[in-house]
Amino acid sequence: MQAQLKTKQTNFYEQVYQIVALIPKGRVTTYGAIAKALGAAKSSRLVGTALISAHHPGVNLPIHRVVNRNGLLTGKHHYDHPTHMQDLLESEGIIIENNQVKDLNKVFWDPLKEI
DNA sequence: GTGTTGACCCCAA
DNA sequence: TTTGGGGCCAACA
Repeated sequence: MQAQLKTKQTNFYEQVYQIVALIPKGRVTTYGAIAKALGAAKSSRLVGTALISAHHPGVNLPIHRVVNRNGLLTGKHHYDHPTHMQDLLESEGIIIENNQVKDLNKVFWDPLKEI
């Protein structure tokens, strides 16, 4: 009776994609928040890794709305252009100051509150 | 199969 | 206050 205890692997990614897809426009969330929402706060790094997998075509997710704990755009370097992520966030009404989200407490979206 | 890295976070000095 | 180190799990070489 331990077959159902191994519910992980792709499930983790599915959860990450699900939460990221639920991020409303003009709001941002953090890797840690997503990890905690999944019950894996210690695996916050996996969230970032999952987003890299989200780059796969066919998976249209607003991953640009996900930033680190400090609101820093750590993943902008993974975009086609370093300014692409910032431009997308500013296009949604989010102000970026020095590669960092301004008023993070205001635009912060907590998945735990929604889920 | 082993070793290293990574879109991170938390704690201690 | 700032700086340094540890942990955690999965993908990549």
